[in-house]
Amino acid sequence: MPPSSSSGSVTIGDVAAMAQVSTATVSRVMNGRSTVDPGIAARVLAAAESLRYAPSAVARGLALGRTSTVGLVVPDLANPSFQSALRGLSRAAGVHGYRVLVADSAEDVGEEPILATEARRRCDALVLCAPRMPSDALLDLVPRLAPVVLLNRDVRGIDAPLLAVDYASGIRDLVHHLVQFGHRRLAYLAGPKDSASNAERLRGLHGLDGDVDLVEIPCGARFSDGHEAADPVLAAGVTGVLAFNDLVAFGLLGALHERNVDVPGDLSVVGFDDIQFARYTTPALTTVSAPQEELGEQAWRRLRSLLDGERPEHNVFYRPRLERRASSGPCPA
Amino acid sequence: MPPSSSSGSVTIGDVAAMAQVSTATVSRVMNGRSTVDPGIAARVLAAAESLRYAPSAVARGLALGRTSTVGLVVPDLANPSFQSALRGLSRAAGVHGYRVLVADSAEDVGEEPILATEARRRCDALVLCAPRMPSDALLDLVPRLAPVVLLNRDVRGIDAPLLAVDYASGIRDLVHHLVQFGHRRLAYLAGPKDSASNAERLRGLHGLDGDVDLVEIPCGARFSDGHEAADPVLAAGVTGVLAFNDLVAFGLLGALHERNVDVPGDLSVVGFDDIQFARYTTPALTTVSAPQEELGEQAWRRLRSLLDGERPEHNVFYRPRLERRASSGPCPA
DNA sequence: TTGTAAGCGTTATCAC
DNA sequence: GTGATAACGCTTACAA
Repeated sequence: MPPSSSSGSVTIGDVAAMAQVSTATVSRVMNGRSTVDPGIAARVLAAAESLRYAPSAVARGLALGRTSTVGLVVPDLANPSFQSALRGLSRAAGVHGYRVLVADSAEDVGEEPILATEARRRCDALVLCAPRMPSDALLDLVPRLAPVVLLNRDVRGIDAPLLAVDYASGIRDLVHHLVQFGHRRLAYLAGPKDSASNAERLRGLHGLDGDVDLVEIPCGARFSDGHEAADPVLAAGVTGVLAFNDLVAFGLLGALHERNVDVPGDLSVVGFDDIQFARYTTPALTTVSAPQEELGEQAWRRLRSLLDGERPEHNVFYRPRLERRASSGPCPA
Repeated sequence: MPPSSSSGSVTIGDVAAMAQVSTATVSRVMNGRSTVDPGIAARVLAAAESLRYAPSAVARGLALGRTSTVGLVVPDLANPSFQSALRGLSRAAGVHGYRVLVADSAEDVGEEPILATEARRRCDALVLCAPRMPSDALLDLVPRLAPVVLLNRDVRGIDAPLLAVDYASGIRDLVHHLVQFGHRRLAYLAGPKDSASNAERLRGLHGLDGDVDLVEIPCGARFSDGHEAADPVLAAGVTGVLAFNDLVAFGLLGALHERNVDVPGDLSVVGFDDIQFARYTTPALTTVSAPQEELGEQAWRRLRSLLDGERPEHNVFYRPRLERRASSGPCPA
């Protein structure tokens, strides 16, 4: 049965006409609002069913001033960390009838403010993950985005809930782990130069015990970066390597394997993040775990408070937890 | 400068008032529509800027009958295949100003029709990935979801564009690969019993050459399933194992390593999908590659055609490509 | 309990 | 070139 109205899809008016009631009543029935005569309600439901009526979310959104959608802005959907955060956010929000709109900036930092603003317009709130955006750009942008929560980006003066991994602490734990194994000459495969999470790791690396010798090797955040870093690493004459993240560590492990370097016999390698795959490689990767999915969930909680006009919970810094696996071991004699 | 209207955010009316023009003119300026007097346009822009005006996407959506949003329904955001599809879709759609709304059914097949319907309402179109939904449910659901494109689900009688990986062909290539290495006794670690992609693989496995002996071992689609399958695999007395997917293969490899089983010396293991990590494990995983990101991109092209009232391009079946790596080798004597 | 009608913020069709 | 004004589809006082 085609809709009576001329428009492409059936509207509340079509249902009202068929059930011989006003649109207000249909609206009430569809939303289980107030008290509606059971007989009429049944008639409306029947009409809606036979017409295959589905309320327009857009019209509802306009009338209610609420879209039940939150946005997530990330620099790269291929990164397992952001995937985890997305999943946590999506599942938590879904419980409350909210959906997530994703915006992938494809690492284009310059476009991020526009992207975020545009994404924000379509949603009720935003989760912003922008590790590369300059602090002053964030300072300018974030207030316009409210309600918004930040992921892994601690900028003094920004008034938005923050959920973050304590990168500095994590990297220190990894250093400590290697030192306990007797390592003294270490290399750090640095992440993107302009990334805040790299800066945090570097901060954790500063002022180490005097007996640790650390060399920083420019690298990146991806498999291929780690893979290409093998020669510089070997040239550096170190016995332990801290990779920017697990991806980089995997890339390095692959290249070392090709060169017949024994891990951890000749060289210990540790990662960062504890992505799903870290425990299943050979050797399994020693790393620190960062609960990105939990960050996504907690981001939803903050968002929800903000949307409800409540005071959001405290900001949280997750202390990464050392996951001792097979890729690290005693310093070779 | 606070908005003059009583509402929480600044509207087109506020801008019009400030620039002393009608809302129609503001709208025209904001959309670069028709010809507007340069002087007036400048005034409007200035007012918009100083008021920090951002058009309401919801109101635009209602007026235009278009949200510039497409939905993606997947059973599990933790699965790398769906992540890739999401990324491909998101990036392709983003080029045209469309965003992606994700709906993760958390493997709850029963909820999928509701979820998909609800997601569809908020969008202009949908990409549906539902490997576990029964065919008749799909036949009933898909027509109500139009415009919609299906991923990896070939159901006779459904009139929607389809992009799919030819699982049957892929698994046969893997068998052939192992046979060439001299293997005759093989095991297949089956995926979820009710999944269409598992059924397709089984279809590819039927009617193999008579000299191949294949045993099917119930398993699953995740790491842990593969990990737990190690003992049944060893008990089966086979020399080659085809895992449902790469995740399962990794789980198995890990468990075999714990048991000191040499791969591929004692046992060859192959996966399916060629996820990002497959080449970086030790041993690197022999598998077949399925271009999930490409599926996402192509899904967008089909969606776009549908939205433009054009005839979408042909359905495509991607033939998986064998990726020979180190986890498979000659049959032990 | 039900209906009328006024928004919600934009766009688009007209006149001017 | 610009401005009223009627949609767009729904919700919600306010009346009845």
